[in-house]
Amino acid sequence: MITKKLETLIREALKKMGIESSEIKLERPEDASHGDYATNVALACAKTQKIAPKQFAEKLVAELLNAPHEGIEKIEIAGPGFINFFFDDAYFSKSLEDALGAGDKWGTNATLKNKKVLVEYTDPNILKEFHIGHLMSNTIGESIACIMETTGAEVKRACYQGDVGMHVACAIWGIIDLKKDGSAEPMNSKFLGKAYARGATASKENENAKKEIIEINKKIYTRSDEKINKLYDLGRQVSLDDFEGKYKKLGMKTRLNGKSFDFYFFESKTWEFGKKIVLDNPKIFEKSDGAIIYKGDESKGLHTRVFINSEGIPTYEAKDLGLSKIKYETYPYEISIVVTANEQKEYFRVVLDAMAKVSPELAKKTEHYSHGMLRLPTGKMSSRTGDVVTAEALLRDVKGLAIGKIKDSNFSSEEKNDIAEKVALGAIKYSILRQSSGKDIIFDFEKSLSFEGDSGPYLQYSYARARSLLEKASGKKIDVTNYKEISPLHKYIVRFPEVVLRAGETRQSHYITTYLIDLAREFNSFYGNTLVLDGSPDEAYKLALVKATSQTLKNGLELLGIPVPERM
RNA sequence: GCCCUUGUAGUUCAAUGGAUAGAACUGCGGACUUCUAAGCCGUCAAUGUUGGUUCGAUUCCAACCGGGGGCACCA
Repeated sequence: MITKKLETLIREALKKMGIESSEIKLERPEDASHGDYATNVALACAKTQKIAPKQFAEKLVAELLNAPHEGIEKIEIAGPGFINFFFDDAYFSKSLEDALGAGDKWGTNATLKNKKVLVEYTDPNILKEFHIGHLMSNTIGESIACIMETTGAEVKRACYQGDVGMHVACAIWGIIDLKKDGSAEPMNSKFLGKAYARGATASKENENAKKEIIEINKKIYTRSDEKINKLYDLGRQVSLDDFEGKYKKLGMKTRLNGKSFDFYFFESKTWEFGKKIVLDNPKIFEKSDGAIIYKGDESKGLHTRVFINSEGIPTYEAKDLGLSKIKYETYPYEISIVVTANEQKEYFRVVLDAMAKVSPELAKKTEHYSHGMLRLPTGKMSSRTGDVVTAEALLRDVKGLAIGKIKDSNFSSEEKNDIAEKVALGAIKYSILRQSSGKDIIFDFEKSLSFEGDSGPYLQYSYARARSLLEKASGKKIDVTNYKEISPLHKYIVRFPEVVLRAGETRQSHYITTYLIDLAREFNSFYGNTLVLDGSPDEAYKLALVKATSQTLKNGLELLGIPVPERM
């Protein structure tokens, strides 16, 4: 990639001047008159060299021009001492050719070639609603997984599900209680959500119920009660099947195992491993008030957490230790990424700290990626009170809006439905992925979802527009060199690989969304101000731009997990 | 109380310590009866407060003010 080349070029030049520079910073100037790339090394080095930045820059530029510098047309010094690089036309033609030649591979790199990467995300708990929080985790995790694939890594997707624990016991209690009332319904996800809410509320408000739920919890772990086993097994299966349907709806691809994730891990499997790890390490985990805890180092801002409760049941903490072990045995990864909402951030720091003592090699490979939460204007959602927006309801409502936007009567109702589904997913996923991680999204249905401007549908529309144009031009010649001058759109297209690279290194999807929206704007501006099919000499060049734009938009949208309709 | 996180136009978001803080929505104003108007062009409008570090701070540090999250047997 050109950045690496430039970096070495500068590093070598500095070396000749007797300077070892650890970091060469290159940036894309916003203003085109500042070149295609700029560096501030002159400003950074000037002080230690005790020389004015501009003078230093002049010396450096002379040195740079001495070395072979293919692809660079000119180098300028500007402002307080920036060095601006301008690429030559040959470079741009070549890059555009690369884009067209690479097709679906356009934008990829080899930074993690053949490395094994595991990404865990979504993590819904059985017997509870699949709400917009899970949708957020799924959207972000899926995008990170796709982005990691561009690095050449072998990526596997994992979903970790809480199929034992107090929440499950609450739901089972709720089912039994609803049956007593005579208000039992067929076992489906909606009924299970209701049952959970019933049990969770009872455990908070009613001491007796709480005791019963604790008993049920134990019985689930030990599988000692036939009646409860039956309810549990049925509920669990209904829940899991229901989730699988949701993943499909969210646009996840089918993996080799015929499902949406490569691996499914369950708390009912991790707890034994976790418990063993804790009990085997009495020096790390200590007894306190009948429970076994891990004392976090307060000077590092860590707090103390219970790993095995006084009933002898491992908590989520211990299970997570067990999970890391099972994961590694299943798939010996170089990098393990866990995606959760940031309410688990502090929790994870403690678990990772404990893991660093138990199995340091795994802790080193584990990254916790925490994202903000999807919040309602009214505040936090609660499945206990039933104050949740399910992913399904949201998708349905947004799809309804999207259908209303389709004007073209050329589409059959089947096509309309398909387009609306894709646009709805585009709108929702984009609104989640457009911002840098960590911040909450206040989810106001009216305001958060846009079909115009800075939105997913804008990207999809731009793509469909480009495709339509290419269809009209089918059979016509495409040529990357026959231009009057290099267009800004051209310069923008060829940046794609470095954006993908950065997104991969930082595991941040929003670099992709930001880039794509700028690209689409550049394209629409071009489209609005230029007639492409005009029979002029540079028509072939303009078509090359349209084709490269459509390829870039497509590849980019796929990294976001956003469907790419051919027409809309 | 302690820890983490966050504060940018009226609103929702950008900005690897750099050059004139960039978009979208909203408002206001345009063009086009030519390849998809979910589009294009123009315009109004912002870095919570006070200090510090730096040639240069939205970005780093400190304090304060406001939002969110976490802090022992939930996940």
